[in-house]
Amino acid sequence: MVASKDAILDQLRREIITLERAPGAMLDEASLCSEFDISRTPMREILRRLDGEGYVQVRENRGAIVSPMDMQSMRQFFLTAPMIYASISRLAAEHARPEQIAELEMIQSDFKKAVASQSVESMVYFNDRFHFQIGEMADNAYLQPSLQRLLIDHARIGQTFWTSQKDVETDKVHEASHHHDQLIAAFEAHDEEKAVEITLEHWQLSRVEMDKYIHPDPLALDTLLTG
Amino acid sequence: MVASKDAILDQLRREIITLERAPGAMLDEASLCSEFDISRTPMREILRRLDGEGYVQVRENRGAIVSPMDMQSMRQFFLTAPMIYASISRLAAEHARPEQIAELEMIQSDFKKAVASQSVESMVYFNDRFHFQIGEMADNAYLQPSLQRLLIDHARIGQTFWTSQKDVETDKVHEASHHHDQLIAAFEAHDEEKAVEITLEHWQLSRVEMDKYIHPDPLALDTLLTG
DNA sequence: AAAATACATATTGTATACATTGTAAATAGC
DNA sequence: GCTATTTACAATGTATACAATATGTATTTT
Repeated sequence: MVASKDAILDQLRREIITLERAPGAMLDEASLCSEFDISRTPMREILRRLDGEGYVQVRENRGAIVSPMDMQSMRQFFLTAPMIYASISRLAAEHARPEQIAELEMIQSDFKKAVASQSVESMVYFNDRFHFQIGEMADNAYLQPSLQRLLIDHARIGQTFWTSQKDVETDKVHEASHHHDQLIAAFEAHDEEKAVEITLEHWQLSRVEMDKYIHPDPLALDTLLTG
Repeated sequence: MVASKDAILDQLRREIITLERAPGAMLDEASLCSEFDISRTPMREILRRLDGEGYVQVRENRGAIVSPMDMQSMRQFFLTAPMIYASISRLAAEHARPEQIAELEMIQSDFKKAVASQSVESMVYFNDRFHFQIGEMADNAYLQPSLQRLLIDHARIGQTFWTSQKDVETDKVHEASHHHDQLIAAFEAHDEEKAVEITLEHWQLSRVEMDKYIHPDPLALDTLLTG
């Protein structure tokens, strides 16, 4: 039964970053228990663990909710992400071990499959996995927790943006995918400067798209007023 | 009984950062339960929470241990701390609210009392509380988790260093205390640059002391070989 | 004598019954 | 008719009994 606990953890993480469980949504213990067919004790431990990782918030005597996303935290997010991402990439380039790079290449291959099949959910999921693996490679226990929290909201914002598009903008996605390939090359070469450079380019790309969604173009006032 | 749970959490956090519970020490559920007089269920939740915060490591089927401190993580610590501390201080200067500064002043007053009474444990504890409060003021959910992990080991290294001294070096301690006062002033003035500057000075002071302990002067080889 | 296996014991993981707390609905008072 | 208080119910928190797992020791086998 220990495997099922890890499986449930992964499942809930995935449901949260893909917005299948909406920010702020209640996580009722009893419902979750019947849904995953385990008793309350291990489910409560799962919820506490997800709290520790930043996916949910457990409130004393008032149940758990999926971590909310407000405008205040969005500002913090855009401020903090580039610094942490760049630091993590530099450390990953320094410490990357061959088998870790191999794992990263596996994830990138899954990401490309998701792009090919136009599945937004899978794209977001494997992009998240890709950057999480870079965090593993950086091997820095002090930065890891912040990276993890950033990645949760990065995935959720990305999900929001891409789902709102009529068709997946293949240009942008392929550019992002190319960045991934370049990152892998930089890690293999232990080229720290290059890794940081690509990471910041990659971030700029994400940022432009995410900004567009969060600060949409103002309505065309002239037509409204004269039409 | 909900108050006792928070109290036990605080107690364990304090015991860990003051090295009363040594890094790597086993945390046996049954012993902790009888010690704090609660049943296993809430104690297990406390241990999971401490795991989420980085104080302990809960290992599947093999109990919990106080988070270990090895040389590998020390290197990461010295690399990461200045960046996070500086970022946090800048944000704290930007966002500091009057009542938060008042709280910071309270903690600093306790710190000064600890210095006066030459109590290393209290000094380390209130220094930790001081920097944690700055983290609160920064109000950045993405940096907070990394700061928290850094502060745990900062406190433990500090404890090791100061306890190894015959007498508390009052010069250095008073310099650190003065930095605290300067930081409070910078926060009140919302002077971000000043806050970062003092923080980096403060870090240099810690670093020199901690380095001295971690990389002690090599033994006087000449006397050994000729004596 | 050394190594491997099997068993005993101690410790962690899970299920469930009971206690406590928060929330909302219903009733009483204004 | 509206607000405040009480009360009932639904959800979370706790205790304890039982199950599964790990570890150390003793015995057996080579």
